[in-house]
Amino acid sequence: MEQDSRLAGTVRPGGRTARVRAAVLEATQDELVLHGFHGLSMDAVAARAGVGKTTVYRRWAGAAGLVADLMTELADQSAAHADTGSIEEDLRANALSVLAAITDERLGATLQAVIAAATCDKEAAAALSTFYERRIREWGKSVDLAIRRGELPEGTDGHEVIRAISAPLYYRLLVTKEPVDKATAERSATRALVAARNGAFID
Amino acid sequence: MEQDSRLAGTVRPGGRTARVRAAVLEATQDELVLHGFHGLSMDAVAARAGVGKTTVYRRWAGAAGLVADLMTELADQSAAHADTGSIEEDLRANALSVLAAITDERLGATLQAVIAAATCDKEAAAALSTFYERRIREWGKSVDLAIRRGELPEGTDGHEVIRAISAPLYYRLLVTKEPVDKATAERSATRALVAARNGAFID
DNA sequence: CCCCTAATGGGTCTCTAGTTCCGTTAAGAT
DNA sequence: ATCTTAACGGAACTAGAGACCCATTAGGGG
Repeated sequence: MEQDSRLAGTVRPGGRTARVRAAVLEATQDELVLHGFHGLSMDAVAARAGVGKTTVYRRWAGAAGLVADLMTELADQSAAHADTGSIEEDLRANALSVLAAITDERLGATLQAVIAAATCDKEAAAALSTFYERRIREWGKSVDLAIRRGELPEGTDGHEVIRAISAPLYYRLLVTKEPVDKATAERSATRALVAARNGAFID
Repeated sequence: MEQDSRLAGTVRPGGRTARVRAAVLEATQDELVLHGFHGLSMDAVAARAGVGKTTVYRRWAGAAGLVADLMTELADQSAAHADTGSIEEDLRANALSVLAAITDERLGATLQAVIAAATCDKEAAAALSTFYERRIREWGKSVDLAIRRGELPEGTDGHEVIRAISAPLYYRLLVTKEPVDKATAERSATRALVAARNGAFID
């Protein structure tokens, strides 16, 4: 059942194959917005994509494989870290980019689907893990620059600061189901900053 | 399809009914540990519980209803907040109790299942939300006591402090899939405390 | 202790997700 | 332009989840 759910590795990656892949991933997102991961059926995805369901089953391992591939695709589009010259502004920008991601209808539904898939599927878990590892490493640079500018104490763990900003937003989204708005995001950034300035993120 | 998934409201809550309910919820947890929410089938639960599957379908709306009921059940067992006289110790105790919950095989699997179910099911989402609302309110008292003792500044939002402690642990568990250990939990408590002492949780 | 009926359980039926088979289409090499 | 074969798609098939019917069991009131 080990299919290469990436385009890379296909023997004939010409126009049709690429078109089918794009249509299927697009349709997957539409279905996720409508029915969530639990209600995602390969059949519906194939129909919406205007593609034979045999094709979908051949190229992807299952519903979890679909969302895992989608996540891998999105990982390549993730943005570079902010560099405004002020750590306060950079962290604020980070919090707002997380907010934008989880409140966007398509992206938010996709993220929740991957997270749901990751609770039971190894492939989805790996895709998710890779995505955030990359994101945390990227935005950690903002913290490193701030340390060099003297805005934050030497030894501050940048990756942990970035995690600390996202964590409360995902916690609300996934666990307590409280609404996540701009004020929540900004508070999260501020709190992480205060803790960091006071040396709470030194190893 | 509106079934009363609680014992309350049943006309004849005698020995057998209670036994069936207990056996089914017990079996549900076993199945969750083995196969996760995605692989939870009413059929398997009924078989493991030694109960007719008709009975399970009659009393619970579906797989999501089962885990929602399980969560409601667990909500009644949640522990009271710590009161050691030191906010540092109380918050540490809170972080460790979260750690214990998510690392326990049965409880952890159940929590992840409810969280997965909540991404697509309203009932599960409500059960989850209620559980954490109660927990946050309960442990928020530790913070209120600390304010009265002068350990934390006046106006500190206790509920937010408690959320700030749990958030990084759930973030790792659900999103980044990094391991969650004792050191992680203690750091989380410390960081929230540092931020709180410096007024980051004043409204 | 006996009766009434709420509650359970076995058996069956249906419907849909997922699988397989094989003919058809179109990349892309020569 | 033409040929080879990777990739696609329609259709039939299988399995398992969930719904339903009706006979059986056991609370709990009288």
